[in-house]
Amino acid sequence: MRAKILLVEDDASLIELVTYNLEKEGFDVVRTGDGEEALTLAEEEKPDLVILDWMIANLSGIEVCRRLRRSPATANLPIVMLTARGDEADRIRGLETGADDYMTKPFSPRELIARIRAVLRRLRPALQGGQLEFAGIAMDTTAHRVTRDGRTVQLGPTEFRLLRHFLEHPGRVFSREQLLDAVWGRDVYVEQRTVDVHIRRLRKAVNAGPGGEELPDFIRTVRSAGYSLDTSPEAQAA
Amino acid sequence: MRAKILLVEDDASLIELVTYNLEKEGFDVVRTGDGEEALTLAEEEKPDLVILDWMIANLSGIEVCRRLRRSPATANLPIVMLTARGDEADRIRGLETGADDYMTKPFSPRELIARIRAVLRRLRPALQGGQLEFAGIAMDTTAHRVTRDGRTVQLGPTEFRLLRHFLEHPGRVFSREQLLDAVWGRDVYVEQRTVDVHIRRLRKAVNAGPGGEELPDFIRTVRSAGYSLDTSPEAQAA
DNA sequence: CAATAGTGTCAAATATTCGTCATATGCCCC
DNA sequence: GGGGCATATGACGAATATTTGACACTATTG
Repeated sequence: MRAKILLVEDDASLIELVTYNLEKEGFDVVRTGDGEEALTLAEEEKPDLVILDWMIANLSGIEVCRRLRRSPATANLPIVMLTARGDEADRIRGLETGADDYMTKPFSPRELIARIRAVLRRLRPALQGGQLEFAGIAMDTTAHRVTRDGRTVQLGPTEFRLLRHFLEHPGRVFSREQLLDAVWGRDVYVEQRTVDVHIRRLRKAVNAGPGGEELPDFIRTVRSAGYSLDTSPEAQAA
Repeated sequence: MRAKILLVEDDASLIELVTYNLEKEGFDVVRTGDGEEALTLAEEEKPDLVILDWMIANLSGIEVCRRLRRSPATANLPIVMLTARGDEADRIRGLETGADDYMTKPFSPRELIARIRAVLRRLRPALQGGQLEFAGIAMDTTAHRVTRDGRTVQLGPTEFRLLRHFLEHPGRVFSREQLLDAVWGRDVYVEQRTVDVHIRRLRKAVNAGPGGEELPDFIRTVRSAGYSLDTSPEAQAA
């Protein structure tokens, strides 16, 4: 998932510099140089983070920051302030108004990126780790939650571990023995056929559509070898 | 609730300066100048944040940072790096290793405080004496008051801390062991099953409707894993 | 110091999940 | 088309995990 960044800045050369670097790093960038418009865009575009210059048209950066914090829709939006005003008093004021970080011009684009990543690492674990995804099947390992096409899927503990193992190694084929080692543990003794049963339970839970019908299967049975996470032939053909 | 800060620094005058300022601002301060000891203290003292100098004895700050991030017990601990090394490359390396912020000496104590507050505001909202809220359940941490849909809820001390911990980390699943560490304290010995009992008491208190009927549950039981603050599946369907 | 609220433990009652088996179904090759 | 083998499925008792009510004990409060 690409993170979307709202850049609020009115210096054309800075816009270009920052945008270039952000996009190179895989961020989507939305821009404005206007304070009022920044507030609108923050609501409508739902960015993952705002880079906010102090000196912009219509509303000062600090005022934009204050209003973003006050509105419930954006109260949690991470903000990095960016400005030529290097006074200690200004930096402190920016941070106390609710900015998550504060950089003084001139700054290094690479450091800006590093700071943005540090903030996002905190705020959006989803953009970092803990999140696994394959063909519409998403797993949040910290919340222990699995969804298919947005709908929550109910899984038992073993099915959960089984699915996690597949999601961590998409496409790879595992024998029953390998699955028992990886999912059940090296020292437990259970029948190899037990794996089949859990595969079935996993399929049943994840392939159940909203109206009770079947969604395309996502586990490929590899005859005489094992199973793998894979898009079904029909899905591939489509 | 006072926040506890672990200060890892070996310059005596800096220790004094920073400690003085932190304590003036109402933080508890634990100090060491040794990298190995820092790791131990981070586990045992359970600080809310670490200030980490790059140049310290036994282990470099960056290595301490890396190890803190790698250990599950401290992986989420906020870190502010602090150092004389002002190179852009060093700053970036610090941030990419997992530091949440990075300040270069000489620095202003007031700015350090402001940055610490900015990080804590994000990570531990309750330390700011603010308002925590999730799905109609609101907690005023300073007034020690909890409401559900506006009606006051009566909670015992333990249930209060338990709920606060959940509200600080919405959605995340905690094992009984993690909850005991975080809510009871690392050094107390109580049965893991005790957690269940307090979860029940918390549910009972918070899910009680005005007419004595049950409101939708807000704690999800994750079988074989623990509990998490979460909207119930039925509530999500609606 | 008595009254009351809060804690931790236990065990019984429930609820959910697990592993296995028997049987059905499918696939491959002759 | 029919073995011969491999996987899929439904059922079920056993095993695990969680919920709940009770109770003894410890702080806290007035």
